[in-house]
Amino acid sequence: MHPIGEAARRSGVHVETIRYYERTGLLPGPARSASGRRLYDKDGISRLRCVRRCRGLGFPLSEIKALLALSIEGDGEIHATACADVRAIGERQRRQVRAKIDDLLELEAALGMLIEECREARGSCPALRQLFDD
Amino acid sequence: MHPIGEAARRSGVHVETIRYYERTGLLPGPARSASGRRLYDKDGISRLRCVRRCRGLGFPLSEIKALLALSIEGDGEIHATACADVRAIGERQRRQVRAKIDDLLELEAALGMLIEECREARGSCPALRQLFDD
DNA sequence: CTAATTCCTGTAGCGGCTACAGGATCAAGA
DNA sequence: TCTTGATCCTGTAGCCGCTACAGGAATTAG
Repeated sequence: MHPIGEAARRSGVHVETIRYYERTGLLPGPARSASGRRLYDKDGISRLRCVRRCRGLGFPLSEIKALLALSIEGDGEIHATACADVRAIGERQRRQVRAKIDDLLELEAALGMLIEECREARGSCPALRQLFDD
Repeated sequence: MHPIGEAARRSGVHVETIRYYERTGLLPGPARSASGRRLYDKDGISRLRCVRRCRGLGFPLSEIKALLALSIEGDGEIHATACADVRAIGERQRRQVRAKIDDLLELEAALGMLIEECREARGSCPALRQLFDD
């Protein structure tokens, strides 16, 4: 059983973030010591690492909550129950990432044009003019 | 001189957002009617449109503030003063957009792998296992 | 003159943290 | 044993860029 600081070190999730996850109901409150300090077991730390990986993949906390709900823990192991559901969440996430990429690509192109015009400019700044003109 | 609702309609910036911009100091407070209602002139509405375009290009409000500061208004016209500065801000923004795109592309690939493994799976969900395994 | 609309200020919420303040408790060294 | 410093606790407020109220005042249309 590890205190929160060590759980943070082992999982890579900041102490304040762990407490935040607990506060918002993403994670169950762990066991407590006699004096009220949080104590994490192996599974608790695994769950933290899982959340961290999911965050790294861009999942919002609400989706991660759903993912965690699809898992069942027993004798120190964590199993998936409904693989199709997991995949569906992953695919939704991927679609959203793709949409954001497309948005940003357009944006990059628009910025590029703005800058390019600006580079070739003589006289007053065309970029600003373009931003301002009606 | 137009009230805020019409300024919103003409600029495409929501009423509450206009007030928010003013509150945070992004925009100067406009003239007021005798009863205290905001009144926007042509330049005020141009500025709103400019902010909207910049937001559309992903500029954070802080950068937009800098961009607005680079402009000088006189007799209903708005001119750039330092084109190089404008371009620098634009280029910084483009770099950040590019960095985000690269991040998201990696992310998309990682998600794709996760989903692909999941699709070929037999037995317990490999995606969830991968997310959980130490 | 009334009723609907618009406007005002002020405050709180979203997501996902981060950063305190102010106190309790614990572990290691002298 | 005492002390020091690290760690922990709760609670609150801040970040960004809005959005959504509440509760009231003013304007406008019929």
